[in-house]
Amino acid sequence: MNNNKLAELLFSHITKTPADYEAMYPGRDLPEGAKVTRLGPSPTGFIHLGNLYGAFVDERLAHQSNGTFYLRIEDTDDKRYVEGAVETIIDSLKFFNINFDEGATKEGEQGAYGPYFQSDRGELYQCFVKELVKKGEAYPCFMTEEEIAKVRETQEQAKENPGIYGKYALSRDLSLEEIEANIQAGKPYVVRLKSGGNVADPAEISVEDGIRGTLTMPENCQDVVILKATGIPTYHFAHVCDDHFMRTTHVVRGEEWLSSLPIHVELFTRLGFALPIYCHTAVLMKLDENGNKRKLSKRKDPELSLDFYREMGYHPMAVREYLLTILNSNYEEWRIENPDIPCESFAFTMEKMSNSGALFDLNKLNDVSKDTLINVPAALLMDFFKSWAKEFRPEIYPLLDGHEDYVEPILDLGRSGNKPRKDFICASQMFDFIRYFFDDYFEIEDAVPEETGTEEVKAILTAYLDSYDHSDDQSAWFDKVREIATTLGYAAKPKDYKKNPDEYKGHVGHVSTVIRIAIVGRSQSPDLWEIQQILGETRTKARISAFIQA
RNA sequence: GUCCCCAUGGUCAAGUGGUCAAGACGUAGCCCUCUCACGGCUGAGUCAGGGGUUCGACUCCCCUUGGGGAUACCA
Repeated sequence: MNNNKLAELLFSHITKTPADYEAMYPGRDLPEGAKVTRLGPSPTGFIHLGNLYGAFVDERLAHQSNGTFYLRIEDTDDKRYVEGAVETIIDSLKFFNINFDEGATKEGEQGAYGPYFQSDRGELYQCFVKELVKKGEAYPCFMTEEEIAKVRETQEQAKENPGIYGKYALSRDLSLEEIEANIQAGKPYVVRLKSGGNVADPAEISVEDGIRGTLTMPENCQDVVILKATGIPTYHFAHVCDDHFMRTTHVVRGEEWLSSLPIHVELFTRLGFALPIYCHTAVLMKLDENGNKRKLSKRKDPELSLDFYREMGYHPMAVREYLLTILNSNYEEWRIENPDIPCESFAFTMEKMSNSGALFDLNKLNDVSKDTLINVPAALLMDFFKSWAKEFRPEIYPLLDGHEDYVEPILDLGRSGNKPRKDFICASQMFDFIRYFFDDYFEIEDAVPEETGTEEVKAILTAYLDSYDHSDDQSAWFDKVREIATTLGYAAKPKDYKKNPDEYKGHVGHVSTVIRIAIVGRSQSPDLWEIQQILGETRTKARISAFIQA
């Protein structure tokens, strides 16, 4: 059969040659060792933690080596396109400080290796499909859905591998005349790779993975679809063409791609392209209802969408820190030794990446978050808190905006010194933690301790109010509390009370708890004296009076 | 079913033939202390099972088991 004739029959409109594209996209002019990575999301919906996890690897690899990190939109599946998804992807990643050097942007495309939307690259793909057809390594396939289903059924019964290959590839050896007739008849067709794999006895191939080391697997034997009936390539084919011509050096992707690696290897080989370095990352997992690990899915796990973290008010730096701790096992120790320097200074390596899927651990994130926020200066924390409130809690925003002088010290309360408080995890929790500072949100939440009883409360608070002097320093203030305690028959020190519980009604801690409840509404809080200083004399006294009257 | 990947405490993990099997989160107790946090100390808790190889296996090989993924004109 005349392959050139077939190629012209199928792709008469393609006039460019492979050499044209090689010239159009020359190798990148980058320093030695620079890595070129890419993120290739499909614009199907919302990006989740797993995507961010992978994006970090790409970003670090590229930027650590003075390379290039670009965004390519893989929109070859027209059925799944969601409006506005590209903007969402860019914004979400930007929020977490993942920035691209080239590719799709909100303002259009940037860079010399575009177009960066696969849907705009049809001509390039078809040129290379045509090339394969010319070499007799690809062919049009007219099999109908019914025929394919029937083949699968036969294969299942015979316990053979499913798929279109060898004798099951019904269109593999059609003559030019038959093909012409089919096309004349308007029959739809896809283009399949004519796999060179040995069906009966597949050879073993091995690939060096950047993360996993040597991978060995059987060669591909499947006549996979490379061009759909619509003329759009499948992911497999687009990946190979794009990563070659965009001069990607490292392909970072989830381990779910491992099993299609042989297909990609065959395609690279047949096209005469050099293989990039594949880096197959472990996938983030979560525990399902049955206690099994499960891959994070954006449909089933909305709480793990990036928006969840934004809504909860996790600081982007905290999420970064957490991801880095699970991405590189030596990061945590590095961080303990270097608490104050940016995470970009850490030497990220593929070797330190785990091969097994990590379970997402909210506990750990919270802990990392506390340590991260302690290093965020109050003014910046204020900004972060405000912008979170503006977007997610507009009703509290007016309490913050314009009241920075009041709120900032609240956020900074107890954070100085060598044993700083680590109260804050995320913005929503922050607000809950400090809301008693705002009269509209102040309420009595806890009961007074048994030791004082309700009758004693009045006596304590009246004495407290009488002796209250807003200008007292912290120790003078607490001396007075002790005095009230002893006068009323409470031990000045908890230890005294523990030694002789019968001699006292309780201890100074019980007395100060009463005061604390009156002022903050809760039995637990940071240092009361500092809280009073922030609240101011008027508000402090008013709350005590109100509690006495209640 | 077939193919591929993975396997150290509840979680994340160090470990590459000889270790009392690091560390972090969580958890229990204690200390500090007016509460809570912070910090400090102490404890409980792990090499999935079975065969080999070896003087010696968490470490190397095989099998089993378990988990994950792929098996699309989705990516």
